[in-house]
Amino acid sequence: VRVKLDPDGPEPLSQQLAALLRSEIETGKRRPGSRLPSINELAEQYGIATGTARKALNILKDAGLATGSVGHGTFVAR
Amino acid sequence: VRVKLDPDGPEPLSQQLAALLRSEIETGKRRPGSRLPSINELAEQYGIATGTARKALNILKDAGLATGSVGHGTFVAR
DNA sequence: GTACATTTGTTCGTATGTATA
DNA sequence: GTATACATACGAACAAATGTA
Repeated sequence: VRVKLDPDGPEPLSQQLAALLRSEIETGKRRPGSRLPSINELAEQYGIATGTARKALNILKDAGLATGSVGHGTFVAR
Repeated sequence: VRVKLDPDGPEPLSQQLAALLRSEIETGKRRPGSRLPSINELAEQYGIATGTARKALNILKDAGLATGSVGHGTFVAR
């Protein structure tokens, strides 16, 4: 697994992941309406706790970039 | 928001909050078996860190006045 | 129609590191 | 030096909604 998050970096892991996903959204790599990886998927892919992955998604939601749906997933805002 | 905790007071914030909740329990304002505010709610309401709110609840638990349950909440002892 | 797995949301429990008084 | 407080991270249990078999 490529290292994309730095546990020893100055920024919290949750913010790092949120910034990473944000850039993927803003560069069009992730389209409006598309589903983001689930919390468990993010946690596994990046080797972080589910709580940390959830926090990253919350940052995107708070920024209006994503919306969550129980039982469905988290989606890039349209 | 009314100021109920004094950061500059002689007593630690955790003890102040515990004493406040304790008085609410002992005066019957909070009934046995009822749910106390979550740690996050307490932290937000009183402008304190979650760790501090947790410590306050721990004081109540240690005193036998409350019991915690993961995924449910913290409840006034019956 | 019913059971099962997946997923988000909420909650408590624990640990670690930093800063401050 | 010790205790308090804050922030972050990890772990687990529970609930509710969704989709699928």
